[in-house]
Amino acid sequence: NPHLYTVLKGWGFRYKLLPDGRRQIVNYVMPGDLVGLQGSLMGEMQHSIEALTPMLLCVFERGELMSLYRAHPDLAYDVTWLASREESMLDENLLSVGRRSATERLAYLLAFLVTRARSAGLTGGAAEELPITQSHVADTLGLSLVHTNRTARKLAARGLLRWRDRACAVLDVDGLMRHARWERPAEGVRPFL
Amino acid sequence: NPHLYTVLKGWGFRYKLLPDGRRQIVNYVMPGDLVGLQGSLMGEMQHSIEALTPMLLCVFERGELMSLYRAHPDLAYDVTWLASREESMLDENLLSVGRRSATERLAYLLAFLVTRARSAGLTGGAAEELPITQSHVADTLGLSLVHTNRTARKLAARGLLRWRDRACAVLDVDGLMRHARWERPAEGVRPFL
DNA sequence: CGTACACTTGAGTAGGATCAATTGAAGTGG
DNA sequence: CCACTTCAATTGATCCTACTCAAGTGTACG
Repeated sequence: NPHLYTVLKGWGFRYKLLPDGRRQIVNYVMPGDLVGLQGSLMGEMQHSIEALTPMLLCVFERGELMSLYRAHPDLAYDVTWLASREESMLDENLLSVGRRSATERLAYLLAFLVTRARSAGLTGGAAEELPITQSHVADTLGLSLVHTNRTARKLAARGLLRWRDRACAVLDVDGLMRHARWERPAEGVRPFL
Repeated sequence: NPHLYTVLKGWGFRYKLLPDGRRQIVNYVMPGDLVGLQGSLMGEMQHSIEALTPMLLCVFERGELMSLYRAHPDLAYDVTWLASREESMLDENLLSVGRRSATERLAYLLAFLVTRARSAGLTGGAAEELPITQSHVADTLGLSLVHTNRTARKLAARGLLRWRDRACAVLDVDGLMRHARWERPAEGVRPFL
């Protein structure tokens, strides 16, 4: 439905499907993210969303967006900031899927998710415990489930991660970043709506 | 440099590099597009831009953006609209690179570019003549140059395209869309800044 | 003319896909 | 409480898509 939401609690993901069922997860959503902007602006969303954990959302009425832009230009600016951040995450994911090897891709994805979780305010063990299954990872990286598993096992053998209880425990973020050849950009002041 | 531009004429592309030189083209820019929004909002751009043909740009001063948001909420809305459209194009490209076969990817990319060129106001043969080389295509699709060439030859043999003069002539857009299993979403009213 | 770049083609290889089967944990219903 | 199903993770074996290496052609340009 064409509403705009702010995520207050929980994890989810955005994905697209091909007619024959192939699925591509394009990004994850977590607290502080804006969901449904495309639908609000352009009439219909070109992707679907699914929850990974129970989520708590704050609803904006679809029509309110224009009046918010008139009444609160600084909030409008923040909305655009968040859209722009989403764009740069997608750029990074595209680089990963297009040009990194399977191992690098997995390492990048996990480091990326932990970094985002921390910046979303999750602290301690909560940020390093990702509520995703290997099929989510496969459909994010553009790999088969089997190969994703083998790749994960390799990184697990090196002590970088551990899979248990349909969640992934990230043990060494810096190690993963090195594997992925990822230089995390410094995130400036980040608006929370 | 951290300015904001509107493209008036010409084609270009946005790309990212890995430390060892691997390149991923994340999207193309053409007339009517906004360039440099990330830099204006978040301080630094996480990608580079290169021109494919001579380009004519209209410059916005970087600091003006906030005052534009205060003075012209409807323009601010249009800026967000364009950012949101960029996001949905990136989603689509990610689906393509992650889940389509080489042939499907190439077919999708060409159909996508022609569709965009038309919606940017290029008419007649100009829209079907794409000013890109096969290495651009390779770095967009996440394929090697050699395999891109072989894939292109296959589609050329079926009469869907023709390569000449470091440009690609698209002969049958509908055929390409069918090959790619791409259902082009209807684009609503589109703002030009 | 010589160099550079875009495109092309052949041959051999490898990274990842597919097919198939097993284990274990978590419901679910009788 | 136990058969039955389902779903996540795992592993082996085989196949194929796409990569790498290598060489050759044509065109543009200094």
